[in-house]
Amino acid sequence: MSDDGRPAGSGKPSSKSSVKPARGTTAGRGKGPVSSRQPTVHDVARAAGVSASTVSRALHGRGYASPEVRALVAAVATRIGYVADANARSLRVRTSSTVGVLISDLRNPYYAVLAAGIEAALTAAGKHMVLVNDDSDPVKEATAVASFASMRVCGLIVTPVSERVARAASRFGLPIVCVDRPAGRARTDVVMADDQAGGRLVTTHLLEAGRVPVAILLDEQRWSTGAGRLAGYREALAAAGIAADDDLVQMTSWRAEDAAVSTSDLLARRPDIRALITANNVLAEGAFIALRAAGVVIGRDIALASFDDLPWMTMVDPPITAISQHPFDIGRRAAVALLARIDNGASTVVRDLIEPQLIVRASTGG
Amino acid sequence: MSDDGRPAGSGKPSSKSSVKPARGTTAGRGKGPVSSRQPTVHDVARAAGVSASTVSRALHGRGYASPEVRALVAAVATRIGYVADANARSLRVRTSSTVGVLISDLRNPYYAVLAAGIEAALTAAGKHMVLVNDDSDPVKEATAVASFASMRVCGLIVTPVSERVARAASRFGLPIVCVDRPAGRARTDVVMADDQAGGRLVTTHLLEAGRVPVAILLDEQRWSTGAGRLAGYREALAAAGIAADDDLVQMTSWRAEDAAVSTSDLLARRPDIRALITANNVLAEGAFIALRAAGVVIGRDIALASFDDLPWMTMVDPPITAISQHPFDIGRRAAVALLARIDNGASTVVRDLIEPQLIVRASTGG
DNA sequence: CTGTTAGCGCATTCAA
DNA sequence: TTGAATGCGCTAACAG
Repeated sequence: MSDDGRPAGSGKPSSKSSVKPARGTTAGRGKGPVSSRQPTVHDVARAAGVSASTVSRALHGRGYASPEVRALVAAVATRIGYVADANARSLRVRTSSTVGVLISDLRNPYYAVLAAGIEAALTAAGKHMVLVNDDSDPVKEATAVASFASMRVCGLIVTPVSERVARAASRFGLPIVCVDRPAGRARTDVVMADDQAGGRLVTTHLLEAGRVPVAILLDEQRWSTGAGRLAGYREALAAAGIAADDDLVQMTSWRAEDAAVSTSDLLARRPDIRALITANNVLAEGAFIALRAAGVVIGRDIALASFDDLPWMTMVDPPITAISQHPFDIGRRAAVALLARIDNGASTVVRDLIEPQLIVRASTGG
Repeated sequence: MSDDGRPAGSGKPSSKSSVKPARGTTAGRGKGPVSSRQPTVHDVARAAGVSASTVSRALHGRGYASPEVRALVAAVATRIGYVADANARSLRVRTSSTVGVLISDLRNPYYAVLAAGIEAALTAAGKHMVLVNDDSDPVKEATAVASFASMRVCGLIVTPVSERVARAASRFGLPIVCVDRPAGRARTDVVMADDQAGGRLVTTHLLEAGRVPVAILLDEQRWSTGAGRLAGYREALAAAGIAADDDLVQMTSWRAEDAAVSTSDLLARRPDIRALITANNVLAEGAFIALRAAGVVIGRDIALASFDDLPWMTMVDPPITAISQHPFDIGRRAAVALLARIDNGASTVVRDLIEPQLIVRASTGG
């Protein structure tokens, strides 16, 4: 029942009075309900009949303050709506409660879930996440790091695109943890999926199912996770005594459309392939579409398996075998690692490899 | 952080304050790679042989500064790695470059893309996005708003769960724009999809295809978009001269698993339905799975259409008819609206309804 | 055009 | 236990 009555299909100015200044508590006289200036410690101090420093101690109780004064100040503070200015506090204490998070592409569900994991852990620890999308652009990445430095964030969590982020971070004295992939050869904390293990896992699975030759579709081999996944793939082949064939390693871009085209190319070049591994969920979309368009029956003619497990992979026909990376957990642990580094100061470099999980479905089962 | 290891909590007087002005200011050959303290305007001033305020003017050129001095200061600043402290600046200028963004669920692709749109517009305008997930929890929402107030953000973009966010925001004097849905009856700027139009659009489409009766699956009718979509659905029925039947309105939760169960319930209760509308992408997942599990042939026995257009909807069999909400665009425009309100100050209340788009696919075509 | 002075709001010395 | 000073780093007033 549209309890709205009138959903105001077009702009319908409601003439209802906007002045509704919270029924005056007790003696609350004028007390401008809006604008003017936010109350400060001095306002609280005046209203409570104490000094500003006492207010500070009473609220963020570091120093001494008598219980009764403490209670009084707290009461007054909430009454007049005092909220401490985090900027001023940061300035004074040289401590920030915000961390800078740099993500490749928030529109990609994998990264979105990663960010959600980071946010959850950060918020739980009383920190805040400043999120910037860098579109895998080194320039945007550098700009963002400078912004973070300017904000005096207490740390950085980054899906690195350039090795230089690590240098920039240390130049600014910012703790940094890389997530999803390392920053080139830079020695920072990193928490990521064990891509090589994942590559081994899925390749071995395909080999054991007799799906030979098996091809792999990658969007990059340089900065991101492609190299590890490819290494695992090759390792599994070697372990099975199969010679590596670079013709089976198909490169493409990060876009699904390009992945589809590349898949078609691969298919035309190597009609003999019996299995295809895609390095992430976007590539899987393209490959799935291209295979179907080519009239190939997935699961029978060609097995398909992909990194990144997403809901749709269980919904298509056939359901797609996937290597689950647990992105939420990766994000969470990255945040925890950063918090530990912030608190404990420097310790040894953390390298947290999350074990991927192979979920076998019909796309490789039949 | 971790500069000294000791936050000077104990009585360690900083003896290098003015006596020892950092190492080799002029030469700067050392190029301190780490720690100590970030350079300040005074460091730049000393190195450039000018005063602090001149540095300030030269960099954030508000007042006058001669071209040569300006160039010199800029050069020195970059040489010694100076980056202005945004906290101090905010404190002084009473201006912030961060906006608080409150999102229901970053793991939901719809919200993720929404956030991506917000971020894009914000970053383009030189602002930064502090992102908090509230899981549709009013308590978390209130906490987050308090945090934002403490950070002195310059504005708020919110997918509201409680009407009180609007009051809280105005109490703190924070410009706020609601996105994806209004905050109850609060009169704030809001940019959202035209849910009612979407409901009309899809329902009319189904009716014209002769799919009667048509049911609708909703996760809520109160705070979110459900009411509008339901209203559009009813409007289309009325326009076609069909009596509303509340038995065809199936409520469920926001979880896909629950949506599946609810769909099964609906199917058992009303085996006569010929069409089902799901109010969002998550519900579509559940319904799709439940329908298939029930042995129903989608597109033949029952038409299925969903709000939110996602890639997987083109990949399943049959592809699913969808109402595209253009979430990236919604986010972008919400950010633009906020920026306008921040700059222009108060004007009239904006109500930006983005026109949804019906994308007909086989799930309702056959 | 530039330097000096004076705070923004807060937490922390030191005295009392 | 509390209050009076003292800056954190920066910029907007004023001189000069």
